[in-house]
Amino acid sequence: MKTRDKILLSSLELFNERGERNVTTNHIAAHLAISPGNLYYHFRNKSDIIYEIFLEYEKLVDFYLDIPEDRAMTLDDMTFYLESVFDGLWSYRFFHRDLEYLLDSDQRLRQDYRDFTNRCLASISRIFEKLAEAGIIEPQEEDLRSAMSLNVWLVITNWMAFLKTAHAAEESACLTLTELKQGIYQVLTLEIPYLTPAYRERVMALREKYRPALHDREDPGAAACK
Amino acid sequence: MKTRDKILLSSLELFNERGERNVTTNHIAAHLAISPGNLYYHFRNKSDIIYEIFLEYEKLVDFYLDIPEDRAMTLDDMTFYLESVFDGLWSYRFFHRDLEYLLDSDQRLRQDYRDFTNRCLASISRIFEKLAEAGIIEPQEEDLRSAMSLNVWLVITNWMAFLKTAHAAEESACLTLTELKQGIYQVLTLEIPYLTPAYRERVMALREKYRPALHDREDPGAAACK
DNA sequence: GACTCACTAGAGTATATACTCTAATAATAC
DNA sequence: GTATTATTAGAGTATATACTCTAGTGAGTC
Repeated sequence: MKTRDKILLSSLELFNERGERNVTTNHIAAHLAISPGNLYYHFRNKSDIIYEIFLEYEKLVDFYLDIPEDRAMTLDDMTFYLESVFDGLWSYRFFHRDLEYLLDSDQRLRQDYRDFTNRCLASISRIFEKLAEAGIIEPQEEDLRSAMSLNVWLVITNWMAFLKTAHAAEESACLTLTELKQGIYQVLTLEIPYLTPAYRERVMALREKYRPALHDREDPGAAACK
Repeated sequence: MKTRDKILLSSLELFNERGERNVTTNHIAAHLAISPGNLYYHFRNKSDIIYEIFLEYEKLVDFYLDIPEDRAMTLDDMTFYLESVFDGLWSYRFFHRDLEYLLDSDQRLRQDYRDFTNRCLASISRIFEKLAEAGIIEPQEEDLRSAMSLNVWLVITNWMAFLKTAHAAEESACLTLTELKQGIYQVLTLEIPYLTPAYRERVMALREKYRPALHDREDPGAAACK
């Protein structure tokens, strides 16, 4: 593997693990057993590394959220979207953590992220539209649909931050992909009132699969670590 | 005013304005025209300053979210809770921005914030319960109510971060309290499906007051700065 | 074998950051 | 007044951080 790619991979790994703020270019170089000079041969600065990682993330999510327009949407599609988005969120979880600082220090990223958000919101809204077309949820006016999409976005993008703070008593390493996906339970909660009678039971059953284990709620401190 | 209090006040101001990460203890001292030594006479370290600010924030929100148990809840109460919580969020807005890092570097804060979150979630859930008792929303099972409360919490605590990133093309100084309160529109969106017929119109009218101006959605870049 | 060029090592630098130390001054207690 | 305590200034320090500079190495080309 090329050094440049190794730098990106290691950076992502370290960022996710320790948070971007706690990872210096020297750490990255040391982790790869290369010299800082070598790192700076491949990237002008730390921001450039982060920007490239963002581009990967963006590409991944854009790929996941590509809505096929030639056929109706199914419940499986919806599940796939939710699962995929949370997968992506997990793989690039450092990103939303330090988002504001990152955007403050990189113009390009700021603009690109803004466009990215708008694309995601449009996709979520389109998904709602197609779910209505498929008779899974009741159709809603555009106004409400876009406000709902925004709420979905807020829940999705901040679910992990919530988990981290709720689990704050333990090691951060305790966070697992499974727990992260309990966010799906929260997203489906938003949909409940809009479900059609025909699909209500099926979606509720789906939601049940992601329900957080009881002890997570009543005594988060006692949760066992993986 | 005592130096100690001035330090807390200036710190909060600078943190809110530039983000905790971009504000050093030397900046704070310089801003107050006192020496760094003076600052460190009053506080052992930066974390201590942040912790004290958190205690103020916590006190404020706890005060706001004190639910009177001796009478029924009104729509005005609900409005008050929403307005107050967003006021608090605005006054201590640096806090949620760098939350994860802050919790990572301060044990006390981690534990206290966790308890704080749980208290807030309980309060939100209690508000829903009392809104149902007052006939404003339909009563819900506890399960659903707590999932809804969590969604409300996610929307509230992350509304500002969203605004910041959505407005990312402009100066961050553009963010106003008014815009922040459009978060109330989003929270009320969550309630819509649960409103009783008796109150539906009134709540929808209330929600309308917080609706974001059209241009904010369609062309955020063109929004005029205060 | 000379040359190029992508790549790498590693020492080095300017600056910043959190924090300390000493000495002095103002406020208060007795 | 004197002693004590609270407060402040300001120079200083150890460390970290992002990044630079110079001097290469090794693989391929002609």
